[in-house]
Amino acid sequence: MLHAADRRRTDTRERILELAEASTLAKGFGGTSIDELIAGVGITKSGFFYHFRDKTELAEALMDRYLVHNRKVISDIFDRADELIEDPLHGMLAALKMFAETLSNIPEAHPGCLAATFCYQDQLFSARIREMNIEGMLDWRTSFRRRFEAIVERYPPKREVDLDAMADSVITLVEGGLILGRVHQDPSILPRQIMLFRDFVRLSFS
Amino acid sequence: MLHAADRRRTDTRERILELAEASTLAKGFGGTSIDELIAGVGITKSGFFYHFRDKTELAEALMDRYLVHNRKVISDIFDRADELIEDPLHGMLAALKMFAETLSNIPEAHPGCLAATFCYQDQLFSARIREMNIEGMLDWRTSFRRRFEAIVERYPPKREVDLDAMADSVITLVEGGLILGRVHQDPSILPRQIMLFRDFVRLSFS
DNA sequence: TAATGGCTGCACCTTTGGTACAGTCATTCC
DNA sequence: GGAATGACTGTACCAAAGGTGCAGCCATTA
Repeated sequence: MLHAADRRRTDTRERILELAEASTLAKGFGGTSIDELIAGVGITKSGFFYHFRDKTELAEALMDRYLVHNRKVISDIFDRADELIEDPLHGMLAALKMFAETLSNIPEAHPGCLAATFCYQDQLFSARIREMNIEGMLDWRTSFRRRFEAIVERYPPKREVDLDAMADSVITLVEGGLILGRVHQDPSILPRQIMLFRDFVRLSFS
Repeated sequence: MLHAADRRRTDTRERILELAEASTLAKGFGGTSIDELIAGVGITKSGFFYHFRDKTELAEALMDRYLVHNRKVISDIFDRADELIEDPLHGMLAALKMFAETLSNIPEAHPGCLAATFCYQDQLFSARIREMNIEGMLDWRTSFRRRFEAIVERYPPKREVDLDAMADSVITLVEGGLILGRVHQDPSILPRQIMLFRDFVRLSFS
């Protein structure tokens, strides 16, 4: 029988994922070999395939972690903004500023690029990976969309605004900003894009 | 002696590049095998390695084509805008609209994601590839930066604007928008992001 | 006619991502 | 205390992908 407190549980799987994530963010998933992972964790190949049926299952597990982390990042920021500010517009402005600050502090580690990495090789992976990728991006879209709707209600804009596009803007800037930041080796690019979008939000609803 | 009109010149190399580009955009560079390319072009492995020392040299050649295409896209649009409009702000607004239209028409084929593909695996490639990637992105930055400076001069904004970030916005949105468009299977996402940025530009300088 | 460009053909090598399966050792259940 | 189970190890073997090295061949060109 298997229950939560089973002492036989080891942290090997977790350690594989940890190392795989770091390596994937640094070198891409394709550049991360199983041999490298088992050497790093100190197990054998059989040990690896005991935990993951194949490399695709490892990718799925990484995406799973990413989705969890993703949701936490979004909700943490909006929860904090809601705690501090009642007004939807000013809450959004505060949230965007906090988000930009968060990105400044952990520029390399953001797993957003996991989505991009998998996106550009998705033919190689399972449909599961693609679905998870969509799911993660929909999390952003719906969270922002709902809040922009609240803003529009209280601050009707002069010109019509493409709310769907606006809701997608942040994740678009994150994905693009991570690429630019990486290419230019400049972690300030992404937070500055977010702050620029914040200016746009302020201008749009005032 | 080798000169331009050498009749022995074949188009094999060009055909390899053509096929490799299409395959890379569809499946990623890692997912594009040499065997697949030589089968498609109808040559042998030796034939491939006659043209390219290794797969990295193929990647470099693809990036080369991308840079050329990249510059043409930028200059075509701004040239046309300059032709029609003298005012820097309205020229920019027109250019952005034309760009969004262009993206709507050729959503799949835009090679921007070549940069992203290579970016997320750049440790595997030569320093050349990374330099070419930087070069391509600087093309965007400098082109836009110059034009935003002209706009600021004629239309001094009320609040201070981060011109560097603004100059990077379009390529950031392109890279991010290609990812979202790919994940959601929705080619309208990118052009709409560009149109949203256009709104921001209009609002910022009026 | 000789040289050269643009290949072909063949042999062989390494790395990576597996598959298959038997054995081991510590813990836990009864 | 013995059986079952979880978490592995070890060994052997396989195919695909990315090469390397080299000899040869054929059409064009100097």
